[in-house]
Amino acid sequence: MVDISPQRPQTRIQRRNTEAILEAALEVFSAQGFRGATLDQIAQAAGLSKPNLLYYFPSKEAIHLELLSGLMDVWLAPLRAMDPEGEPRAEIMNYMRRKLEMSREMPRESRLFANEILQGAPRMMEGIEGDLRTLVDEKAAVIRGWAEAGKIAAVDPHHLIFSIWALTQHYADFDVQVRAVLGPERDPFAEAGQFLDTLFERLIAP
Amino acid sequence: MVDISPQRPQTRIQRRNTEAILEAALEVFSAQGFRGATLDQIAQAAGLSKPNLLYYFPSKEAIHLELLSGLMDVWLAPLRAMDPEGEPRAEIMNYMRRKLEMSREMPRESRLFANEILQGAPRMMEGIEGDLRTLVDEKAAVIRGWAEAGKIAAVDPHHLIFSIWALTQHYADFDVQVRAVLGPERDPFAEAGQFLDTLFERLIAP
DNA sequence: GTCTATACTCTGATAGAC
DNA sequence: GTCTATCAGAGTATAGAC
Repeated sequence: MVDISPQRPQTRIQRRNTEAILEAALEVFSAQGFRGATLDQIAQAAGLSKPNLLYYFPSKEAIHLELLSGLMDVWLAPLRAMDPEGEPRAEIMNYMRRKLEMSREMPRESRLFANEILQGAPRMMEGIEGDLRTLVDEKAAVIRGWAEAGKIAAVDPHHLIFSIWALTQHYADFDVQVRAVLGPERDPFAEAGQFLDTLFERLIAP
Repeated sequence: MVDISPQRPQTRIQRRNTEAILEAALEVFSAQGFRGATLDQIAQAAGLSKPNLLYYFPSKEAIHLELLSGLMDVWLAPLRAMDPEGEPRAEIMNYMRRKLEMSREMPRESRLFANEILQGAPRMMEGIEGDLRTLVDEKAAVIRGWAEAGKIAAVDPHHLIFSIWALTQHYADFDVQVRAVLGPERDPFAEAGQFLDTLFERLIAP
């Protein structure tokens, strides 16, 4: 799980309970959405009583917000790590691979995010229009530079980034569908690694 | 909106109200998810009282189910239309374009579907494991044949289909994020048309 | 810090008049 | 067919004992 607020709790027991609540909340919110989740479910998953849960967080909304705000940074880290000085094709391929890795390692976080965006992002619009947009514009400019220098193919940089999001997050967000279609024998993420390597190699080759 | 059950109502007023309820329900369910939606919201959007709404449908679940079951066929129509006798590259490109068209014309239906899958598809697993999987396997076999005949590049047919879903549906499901990042001046779907043409041309070129 | 008990609101669904 | 009134249960949150 994402470590949201390492400096928050004072005592050991507080730290442990806060941690348990956020872990449980991630599990429940990502699977049910904000309104679909109940404090009962979260409390039970965290091994606490409902009032005790509300001793640590003032409201359901506060728990959700804590998860979301902590998630944004983690979510953007791979894109932030894309190095303007690096080798263009390797930087883009590595970004894609890190994103796919995140889908595999943190599918619940991906679904939490997806649930929120799907419903109009009522609780994180500011983050999207702020940090997210700024970072994407900055990296899009870098990618455009690479394209103009002939290092990669001339593709729209914003949509290149969208395509990386769409393709990698699909394997986390639509996991049940992917597995139902492929059947129990196949390994979605391993195959996705191969497939997406091919796809993006062909897309960005100059 | 999708015309779900044209033969259902008897009188004109019944037809009109049933239609209004399904239209309103699509609006609300797609934006809020199943549990997030309330009968009050749907009733208000349909211009009816809550008891009157429940005169036409026995329960909230029944309305949702009616939407979902009608949607599956519409959703699969473009893939079903892919012709094994057609020109391989054109067939795949046209499938992708029809899917993107559906994302633009029916974003609410796309989000209804996405909400359901994200939450584990509790109300449509049978459809996914049945009709959907059967159709995908059938078309994947066709695509595999094309690849083996050298008509298109050798890519995994299942993941090719997933990539079409992921990339086209992304523009409907994550619409608010796409627009927030691109800004108000740009036209996401027009640009996506260009970008995805390029992407899939390069991916499947032999 | 944690629990029991409970207040209060929202929501899905029904009864019954018109 | 449609409405007003209302019920029962779920769900968020608080009070107060320990």
